[in-house]
Amino acid sequence: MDKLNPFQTRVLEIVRAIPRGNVLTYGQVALLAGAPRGARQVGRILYARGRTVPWQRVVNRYGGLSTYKVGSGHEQRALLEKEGVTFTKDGTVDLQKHQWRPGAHTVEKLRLPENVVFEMNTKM
DNA sequence: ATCTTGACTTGCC
DNA sequence: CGGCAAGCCAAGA
Repeated sequence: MDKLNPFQTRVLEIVRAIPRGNVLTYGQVALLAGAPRGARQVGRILYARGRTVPWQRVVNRYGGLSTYKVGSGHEQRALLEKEGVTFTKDGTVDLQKHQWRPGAHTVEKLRLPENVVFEMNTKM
């Protein structure tokens, strides 16, 4: 088994906590994992170790699927639609509607930074 | 060690 | 949110 550093473990743990039908952006996962500029790293981690988590629930800042670049865009969209996520005509996810807002219980259980969660929940 | 890449973001048109 | 330049930072060559 290849060893995962704390950040990688944290990222996978957070992605695993995203409920069906919800999504998070790479930047938000990075923020929740404690790395404000780690969005890119999140993408790389999912590319390498994503098989073990619901990787389809992570999209880019605009609700778009960055995975088209590596050929799994179609698959990601199918998986998301299968769990109820709807796409707009421009092929993006409506973040307003599907972005995950972690509840208090999850915040405590995963020890998520409250300030970050607060921003996520107050962002209309 | 240096250079290039890229499942990203933000700032500026 | 379309297009582009500039940050960002770890992995691969």
